[in-house]
Amino acid sequence: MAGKIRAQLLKGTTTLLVLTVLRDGELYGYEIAQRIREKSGGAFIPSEGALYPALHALEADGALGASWRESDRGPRRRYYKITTSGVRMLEEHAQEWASFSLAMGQAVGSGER
Amino acid sequence: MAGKIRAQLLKGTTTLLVLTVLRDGELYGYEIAQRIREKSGGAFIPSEGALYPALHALEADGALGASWRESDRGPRRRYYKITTSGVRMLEEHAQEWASFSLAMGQAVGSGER
DNA sequence: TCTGCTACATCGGTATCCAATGTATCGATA
DNA sequence: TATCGATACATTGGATACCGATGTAGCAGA
Repeated sequence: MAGKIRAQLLKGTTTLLVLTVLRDGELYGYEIAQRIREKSGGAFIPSEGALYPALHALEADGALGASWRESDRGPRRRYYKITTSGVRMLEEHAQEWASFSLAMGQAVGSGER
Repeated sequence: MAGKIRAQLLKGTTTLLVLTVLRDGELYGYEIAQRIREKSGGAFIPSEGALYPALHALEADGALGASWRESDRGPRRRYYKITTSGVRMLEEHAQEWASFSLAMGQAVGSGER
């Protein structure tokens, strides 16, 4: 199954994707997943079992600030906001991804010309 | 540590890298690692703890054929050769990587165009 | 004899994915 | 008013696959 390959490729990218969509503004969990889906052209939709632990870890690391807010319809939401330290982490992850994908493209020969 | 990010990004890429270098000819384990290092411009050097299990799994899956041969200097070597099924697997992995990295570049906005 | 390089191999620890399951709120509808 | 579906957050167990450390072994040169 091709999905199994992707599941492995995805490792480590959730953090980068989350930080990326939060750079543009405050969002709550469910919305973060939808935003990632949009930005990736439908290619990525983080599962809840991946997203929420990632958000908790980022919050514990001080990369994100969070607060509960009521919703007019449906249950309350936890809004996340990127911190200064989170921006730094984002830059580091983005740089890491850039050099990584460059080297991969070079190695598998799909990036030539 | 930036290396921790990379360790996660690497997941799932070892198979693709191994199959890629073996497409160009028969190689033994140690040599496979060196070839990957060259092809990636020194960015990737699979650790032995990642490489050998990957080779065993690919052989068990029928993607690789293998045989022992003596060396003039040093210990014997296990040579690996890609099979027809392995070539198919390579194409699948390469395609998966291409669409994955494209979607990532799009999502993080690091301009792959 | 000791060191270093080659060469294959395995182990434990860690990180992080997915699928499944659970709790809860609210609007619509039967 | 009972049920259903969508939203929303959360945790759990199982699987995968990385790294570093460790082990075995052959051979060359100091």
